[in-house]
Amino acid sequence: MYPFSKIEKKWQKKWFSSGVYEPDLQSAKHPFYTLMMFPYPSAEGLHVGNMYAFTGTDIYGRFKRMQGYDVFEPIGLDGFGIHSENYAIKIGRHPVDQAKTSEKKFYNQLHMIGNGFAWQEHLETYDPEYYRWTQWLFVQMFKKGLAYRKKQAVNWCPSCKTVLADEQVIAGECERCGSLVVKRELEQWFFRITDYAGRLNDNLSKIDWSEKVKIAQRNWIGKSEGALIKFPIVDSEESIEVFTTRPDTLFGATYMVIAPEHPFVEKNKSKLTNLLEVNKYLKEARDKSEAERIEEGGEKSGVELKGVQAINPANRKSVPIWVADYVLSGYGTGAIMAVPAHDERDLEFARKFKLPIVPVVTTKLNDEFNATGLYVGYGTLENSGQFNGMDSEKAKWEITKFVGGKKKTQYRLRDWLISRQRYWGPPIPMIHCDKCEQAGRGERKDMPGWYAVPEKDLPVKLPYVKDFRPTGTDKSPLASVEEFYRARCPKCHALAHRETDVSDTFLDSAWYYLRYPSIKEKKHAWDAKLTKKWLPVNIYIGGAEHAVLHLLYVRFLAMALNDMRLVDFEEPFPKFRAHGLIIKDGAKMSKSKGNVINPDDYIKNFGADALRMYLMFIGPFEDGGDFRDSGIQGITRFLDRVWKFGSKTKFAVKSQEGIEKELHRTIKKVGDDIENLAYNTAIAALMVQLNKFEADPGAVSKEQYAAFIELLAPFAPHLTEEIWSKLHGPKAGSVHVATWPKYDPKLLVDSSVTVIVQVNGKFRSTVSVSRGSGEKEVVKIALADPKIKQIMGSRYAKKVVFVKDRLVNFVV
RNA sequence: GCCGGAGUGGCGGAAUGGCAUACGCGUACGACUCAAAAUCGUAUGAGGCAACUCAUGAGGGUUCAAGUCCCUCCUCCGGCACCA
Repeated sequence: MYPFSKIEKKWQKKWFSSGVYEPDLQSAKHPFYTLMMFPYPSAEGLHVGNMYAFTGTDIYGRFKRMQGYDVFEPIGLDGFGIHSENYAIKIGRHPVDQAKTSEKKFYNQLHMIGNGFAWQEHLETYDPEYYRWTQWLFVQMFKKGLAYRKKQAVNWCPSCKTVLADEQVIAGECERCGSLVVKRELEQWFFRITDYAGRLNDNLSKIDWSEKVKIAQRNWIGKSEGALIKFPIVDSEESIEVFTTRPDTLFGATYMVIAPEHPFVEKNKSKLTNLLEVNKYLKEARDKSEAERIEEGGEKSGVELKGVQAINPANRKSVPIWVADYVLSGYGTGAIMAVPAHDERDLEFARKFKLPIVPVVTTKLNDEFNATGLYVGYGTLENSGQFNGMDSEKAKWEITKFVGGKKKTQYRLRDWLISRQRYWGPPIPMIHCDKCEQAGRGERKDMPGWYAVPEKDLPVKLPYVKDFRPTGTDKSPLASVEEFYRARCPKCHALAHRETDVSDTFLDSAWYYLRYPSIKEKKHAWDAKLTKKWLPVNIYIGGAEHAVLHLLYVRFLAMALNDMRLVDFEEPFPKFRAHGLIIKDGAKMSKSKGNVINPDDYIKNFGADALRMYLMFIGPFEDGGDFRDSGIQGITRFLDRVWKFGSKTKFAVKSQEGIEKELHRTIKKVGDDIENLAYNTAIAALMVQLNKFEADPGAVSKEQYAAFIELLAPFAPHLTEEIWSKLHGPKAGSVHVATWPKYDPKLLVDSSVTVIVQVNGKFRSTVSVSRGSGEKEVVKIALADPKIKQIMGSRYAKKVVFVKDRLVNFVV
């Protein structure tokens, strides 16, 4: 066994002191910014899944560095936030103290895995020098009208005791702790991400991202094209506007449904003849949790607003108005026209409450009826007055025009709720002044009384408070710290009140990539010149679980900053790849299952290089795979053989052509594979190469072995560095800044090729012919092959399929 | 329900429409050893002495040729989920 432990420690030290992985940020000629999503520093330490992701990113970076790029691969910690805070609470330590412990442990481990990190530029989101700028960003968003307060029913996690953004609720459960989320009516800070829904959606087609992440974002943004149509109210000036994607079915709208929260209900209570019944329903709907709604599985409930009627603007017939919670207040106008003949939900509702069903679209094709016999596709209109016989697609806009409606693109995306009633985050840098509010003054007209903390006063430091635990009220623990919340109004200098909520962790991580190159910049969040030089990020890698969390927020913020002319790109990550998940025994690693793999033991027993390579060899990087102890043996054997080959073999003086050709094929294969993040097959190719070397060790030259070591260098950085220094002496410099070997395309092609011979499409034999041989010649050689001769017997080929240099197929 | 992705040896997995099972693990046998471990060598999809036949979730199809393309279905994983 090679002395990996000694070797790895030695080179980690040398790399760190020599700065081999530190690009010259100011004057680099070929900047290449490679980035992996920075981790939450859970105090349990680095998880083998983190290491997997980091290694995959590092290999790519090392490859690019050897290709001559000035690679920048920074690292930091996403240390603020509920995750870290919950852990601190659990073990009974203060988050500030725990952060220090976690940081040390995490960074130690990150040194051990052998990545080419630019350690000088590390950052931690809880560092006041960092969150000062997170707060500054909030202020910019506020000044541009992109941050605002509003009161509405929001997601509340009873266990984390804070509100959550929609993206942080996964199937009704808290993204962090898994508790069932309930609704609370609260006034909170939001970011106007919905203003960017269209761009967030449309830009997806321009960026090179893992397809599944793009699809997830598209689904989440939820673009749909339709129309807004007004339904007048009988004997009233009022009307109710609906959003529909099927205005062609307007003649079939036999009733309307509005959400329980729709203002029309409150406004018209005096007209209702069944007010008691309606009030009862409203109360029930309000008290129902998200979880209960999901549990009901779509069983419809509702109540008619008796005493009011609307008019279908297409046929002027009056239709009843119902209130039902299957219509959501937050989407569209919070009101729908119900067309039970062509919409499943409306049909279910109509059947339950015995409402009329009028089909208005028919089709000759018999293929788009669902199980209930309902026709949901497009076709030809009927029961639609003058539009009868018209095609649905055309009728959509004709009918919209006819009733004075307008085209509308609707998105499902909601605004990003930024406030958190927690301690461990950057305080939202806002001050509220009662006096100014009463006077109708404010920094923004639409938000009287509110002022951003002036830039010179940033950061608003998070105080070290004893009782940091979440309160469970709608206030953060900071709300009871008078020294913190007492402030002067920036405008009138009256005694005012600071905002005491902190911002969402996802705001910290929405801009960290901008800070890395500019970490030494003290006066601005980022340096304009450095940013222009290094951004956008060349390749970004991370988990697909962030498809609609981090990856959506970060794009949104970049677009907003682009609009403010603070950055000159819209998309921070033109190329993103989602890495796979490392599972254990078929299940996701989790502490509760007791199957979490800590890399430390494996590094101790097998070395970081072996663990790195094993992780990469499990399967395609974008798929992940199952971690099993036995697999690491194969890699250990391989690395050991590489080591032995170098120390034992007497190198050939002159390179031999066969081996040279083989090597050039490997150079091409490994390079191509790394470019595609196909690390598992790159490693397989290296193994094949070593097998060939070992088959004839005396024929391998020192240069050939050295080239092989270079190919291996991104995967096993320590071992290759050690071998490299032994091969070339101490003055040779690092293998990691050596030039990636080039292959000679001429050497990739052989003068003779193996051609497959088939009879009736079945493989029967192969023959060797010189490259480029014509059909006649190859057929002659193939027919002379004894095996083919025997199979063909006295038969003759009716047809011959010939593919040059590949195959010949005799059809008899 | 809708939208994705995937089903290949005992296992992880390879395969521009053209030699299925590369590479590795495991297993068996052999060498070395007093012995074991480690290491090295050989074999290893199934059936068959062999020629050969059958095998890429199931069933159809296109093609000289299908793991790969098309249709139907099954299973698993992921995302969204009353979004009008």
